[in-house]
Amino acid sequence: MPSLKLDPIDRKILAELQGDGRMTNVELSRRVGISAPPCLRRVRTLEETGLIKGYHADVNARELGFEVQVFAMVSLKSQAEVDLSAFETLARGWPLVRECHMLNGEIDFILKCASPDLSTFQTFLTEDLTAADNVASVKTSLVIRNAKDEPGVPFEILEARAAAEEE
Amino acid sequence: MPSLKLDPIDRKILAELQGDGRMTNVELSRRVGISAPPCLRRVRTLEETGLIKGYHADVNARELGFEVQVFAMVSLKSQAEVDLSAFETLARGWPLVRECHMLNGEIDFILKCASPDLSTFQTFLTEDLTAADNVASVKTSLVIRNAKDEPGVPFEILEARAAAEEE
DNA sequence: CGTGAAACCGTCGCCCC
DNA sequence: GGGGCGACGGTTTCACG
Repeated sequence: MPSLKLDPIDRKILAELQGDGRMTNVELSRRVGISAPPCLRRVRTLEETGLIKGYHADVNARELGFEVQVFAMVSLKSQAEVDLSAFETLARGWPLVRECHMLNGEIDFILKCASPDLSTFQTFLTEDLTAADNVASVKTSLVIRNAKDEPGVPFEILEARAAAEEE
Repeated sequence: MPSLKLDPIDRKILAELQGDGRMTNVELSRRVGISAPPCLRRVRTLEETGLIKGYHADVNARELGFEVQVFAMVSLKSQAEVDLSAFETLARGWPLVRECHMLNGEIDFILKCASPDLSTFQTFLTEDLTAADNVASVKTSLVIRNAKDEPGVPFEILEARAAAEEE
């Protein structure tokens, strides 16, 4: 239980702001059932403790001209910590790479990439990714379509656990 | 070029709101260099045309008690459209599954999952995912750590393209 | 797209439990 | 400790040029 103290109102605030991060504070306070000032104080605390890391507009990548989404599975030659870190630093510097997660198993990293078109991605793939130091192999898979794309976490499960805990 | 009309100011608005979705409209208008009313009109238009799909608070999953993040690679027995759709409907109904992308290649779907602990995930894995109709095989990889986790798209690339187009 | 005005909201201090 | 009330300043959002 990592959460120092999260009462039902805090969880509701997080769930509401995850669903609509631009909601006004009065609307939020109405939804969670308290008045605006304490609601704002809670939001500030959640931001300061890092439970809320930020707010982002969710843009339509395809409409914006990013037609291609790709997952790249990367295996390295060496898994020594310095080499892992070196690859992560590289990945952070590539704009096409939106996410880079280190995994267990044979695949060392999975990269989620967004690109305007295939040729831009393939230039990146051949000139940057596979050409990088220590990269042993890269397998790529194009995203055909997105069936689900929800940000964040399922608060429903938190609520169920909290309810179960106070029997 | 899917964007009907996106001038540099619209792109700036999108980039700014992707970076901070809770910025006030006056702050946004200041950053993009116009006054507040037209700025708000542009934001509304971007929302109505679906270029902005929504706003979300970015919550700290680990601090919130979701210690486990997993990628699941799913292969189906049948890739007929009805069967693909049926699986997608299933996936949309599982709270632990945050993203479900259909891929090309041998892996039919990749699922990004968030779970409070391993046992919760493994219950889901055995009782729901691998037990589902038409699922041939599931390979899972635990996320050890996140090197990069940026939402949305790299606007830098859009800007570079726009600049290159008007030589 | 900018200006002005009105309504609303974010925010603070204070009082209450 | 946290929640509510009231007030000020800033913001949102009109109508209009």
